[in-house]
Amino acid sequence: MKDSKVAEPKRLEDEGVTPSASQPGKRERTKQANREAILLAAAKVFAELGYGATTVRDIIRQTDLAAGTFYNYFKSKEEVFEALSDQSALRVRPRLRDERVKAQNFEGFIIGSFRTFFEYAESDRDYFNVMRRNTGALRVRMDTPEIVAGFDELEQDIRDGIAQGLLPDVDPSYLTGAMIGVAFEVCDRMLQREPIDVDNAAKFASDLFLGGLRSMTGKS
Amino acid sequence: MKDSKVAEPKRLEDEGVTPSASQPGKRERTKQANREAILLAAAKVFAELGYGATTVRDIIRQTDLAAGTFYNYFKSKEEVFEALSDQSALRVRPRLRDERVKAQNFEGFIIGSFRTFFEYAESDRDYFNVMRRNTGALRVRMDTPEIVAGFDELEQDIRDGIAQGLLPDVDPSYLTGAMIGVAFEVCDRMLQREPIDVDNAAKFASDLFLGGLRSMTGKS
Amino acid sequence: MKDSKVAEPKRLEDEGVTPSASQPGKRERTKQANREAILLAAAKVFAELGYGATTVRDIIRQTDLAAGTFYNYFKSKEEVFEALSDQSALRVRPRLRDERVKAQNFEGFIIGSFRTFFEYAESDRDYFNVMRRNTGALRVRMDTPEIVAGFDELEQDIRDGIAQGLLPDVDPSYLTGAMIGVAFEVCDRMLQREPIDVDNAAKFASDLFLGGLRSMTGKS
Amino acid sequence: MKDSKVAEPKRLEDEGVTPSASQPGKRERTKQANREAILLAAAKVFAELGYGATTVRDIIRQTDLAAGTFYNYFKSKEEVFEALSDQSALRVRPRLRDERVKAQNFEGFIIGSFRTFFEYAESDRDYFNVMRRNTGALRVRMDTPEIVAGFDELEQDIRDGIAQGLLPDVDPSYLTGAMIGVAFEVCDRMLQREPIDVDNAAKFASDLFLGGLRSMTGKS
DNA sequence: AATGAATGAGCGTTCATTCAT
DNA sequence: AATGAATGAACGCTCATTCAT
Repeated sequence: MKDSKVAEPKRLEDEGVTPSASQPGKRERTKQANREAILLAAAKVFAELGYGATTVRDIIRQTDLAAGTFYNYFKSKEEVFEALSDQSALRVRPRLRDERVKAQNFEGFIIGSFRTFFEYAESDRDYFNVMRRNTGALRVRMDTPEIVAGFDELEQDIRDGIAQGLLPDVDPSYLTGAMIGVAFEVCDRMLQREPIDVDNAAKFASDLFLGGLRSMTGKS
Repeated sequence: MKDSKVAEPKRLEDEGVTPSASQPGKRERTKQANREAILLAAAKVFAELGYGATTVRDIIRQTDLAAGTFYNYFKSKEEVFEALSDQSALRVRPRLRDERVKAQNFEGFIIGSFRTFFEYAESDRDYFNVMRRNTGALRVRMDTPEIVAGFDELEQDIRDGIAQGLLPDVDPSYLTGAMIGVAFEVCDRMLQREPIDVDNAAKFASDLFLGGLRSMTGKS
Repeated sequence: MKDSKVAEPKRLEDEGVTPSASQPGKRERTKQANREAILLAAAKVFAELGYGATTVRDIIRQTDLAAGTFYNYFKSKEEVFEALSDQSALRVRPRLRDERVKAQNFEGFIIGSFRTFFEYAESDRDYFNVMRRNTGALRVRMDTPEIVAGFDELEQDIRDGIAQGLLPDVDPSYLTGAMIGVAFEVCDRMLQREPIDVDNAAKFASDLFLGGLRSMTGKS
Repeated sequence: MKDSKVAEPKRLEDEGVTPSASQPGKRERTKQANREAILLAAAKVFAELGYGATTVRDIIRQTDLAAGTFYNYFKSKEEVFEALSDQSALRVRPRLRDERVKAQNFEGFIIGSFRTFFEYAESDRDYFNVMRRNTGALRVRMDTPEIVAGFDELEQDIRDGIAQGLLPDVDPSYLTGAMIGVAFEVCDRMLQREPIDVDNAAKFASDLFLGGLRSMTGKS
């Protein structure tokens, strides 16, 4: 029997967070706290199992709530995912937007975009991992969650940049894809290092996009 | 309120091949043909629903085989996925390897890699889509299926290239990530166009990596 | 293949009274008013979904009360049903009783009974429909709610009538059944017409019971 | 606490039929036998709890089958109900139809209808009870299950009879209702007696409809 | 009193998997 | 080999009911 297995360590049984039995009692838990607990648990499980394989019960198992309680907060895993997605994307999108708008030249555009994205990912790692592992699978399945809207927005800004002569006249769709691909992959690797060096990763991506490998000789 | 929904157009019903209700699926089949049929069905379903959301039943529903027959060929969806993954990676990996080995300089390395990958993706689109949509989710979950092995191999070659002075002295892990990210994303966009222009996409990726945006002014 | 479906138009959503979202249902209510509201809602839902398929939540959803409030008034849907049943039967039973007691002959007995029942049904249609649609299902399930007590009372009066020579010497149980069956079915049809003609329906039933079809030639 | 309870002896736990462990083994059970077992169990439970209150699990609990097996035979309780309804009504409807068609006069029409119905009910008591207890509740909910179609057919025949002068010129809808009401109620009482006397019940109903109470003096 | 969030049992249904044919 | 019915675990979800507020 081959050892190479697609792990999928079926259902995470609650080895869970059970947040310390010393707390006052379930009833005092505020609704807000429950909502947060569910979102947190969901982020964990989506990152671990992937959106498609995650079940609502996986999510609640990661909390200390009862099965039915989930439905006081969300109608389905889709809805938690969206909430997660929105709450998170809502935090980056404006920042990225600002960065691009205030860019004076294309160097600024590229550098600002990567740096902002990497800083965000570092600050919200849980959610970045959700996106990292699920955007591919989800792109086909979702109408326009915030994250995809963010991609479209990037592409539009690129088109505008090209039209205004700010960016060179390259294929805007390919450039968008390239930025997204590099951002996710480099970011993923960045987050696995210790210590995490956002500057370094951002510099790598920016240098690559601006001058290509030919321009990169030193330790970037 | 957003009206974006996570579609998840549950279960593809068999619009399938169901060969003729009069002979109840009894037609002469070779073992090899059955195996192929399952793999083909699986590729379709994995691409459509994502690996995580796919069930064994989804796969057999796409064939004209009976439920039990699946288990004569594979133990689980994981195993089909691996087989799919292996059979496919086995087709690209050697080609990519050859390309890199015969590269005289780093321009050749980059150009050859992208072009080969894009050509392959175009020729085996079904499977490319499986990977495209599932690698993110799977990377965490798989021990070392062929595809990941391919990534490692690329990274090793990059390290070698740097050691030999063939490639500039950049972060090899980041560069690997960047190539993978760009390859997948650009490829995805390339395949959505009509007609598909492999040359154009490969040129875009290569130019970007070699000289960066600063060097790209014309329609690449 | 038949395309007849068992509709069961699951759960009536509150198109209800929901008094004004700004004051969250806090409006001044007397205990009596709440009780009435629940009974009214229950009658509506029992008639719509049937007793068996109705849930406590269906009932409270039809009111502007909170879930827990229900239990300040009733222990279960059974109890509401009984209360409904009692309150209603309490309104007809004495009338029917009076009618029968004061009957001088069996023509009076029959005519008076049907007319009184039809008049009542017309005046309390909501509840009539509850009974109409649920007595069959309930007869087996209830110990002696008022409605069944009413049936027994009728049978007893019939027995007495026969004993006294007021009624012909027929099978009293069958006669009771026949009266009940005709009363419900004719009444149901009567209520679906526009305008509702109680006289006509009562005349039909009485004529049938008194002289049979042979005696009925004109438009009854 | 009142003793008058709406019994609803929650869920019949399998005191069941478990058809003798001596039989060869589950696998040899033919599909037909399973289908019959489900239909039989369903008839029992529908009669006991009422259609609305019955759950699919109540039905399978009455069999020795596993939960999932139900769905190899029926999609829902609606479907079992229809199958039950159809299989049963299909047995009476033609008989009733024949009886009416061959009626020479209205005495024959009435006598033949009641007798045939009562004979059928006696021969298929399980299903009669299902109908008896559920038609009221179901009439509103179903499009046209066989049973309701039977009612319509009766009404049409009555209309035809009136048009042809075979039946007196009475309200056809009321007459239909009256026949149905009497048939169900008298039949119900008939089946509770020991011994069951179909002739007697049929004579009662026929005499009532033909000549009314005035004509009924002897022990009918 | 009235509220409505929390609970966990139980529902309808689908699933992976087995195994007699 | 191939079949597909049977199984029972597990899923998504709703329910009756409780109880702190």
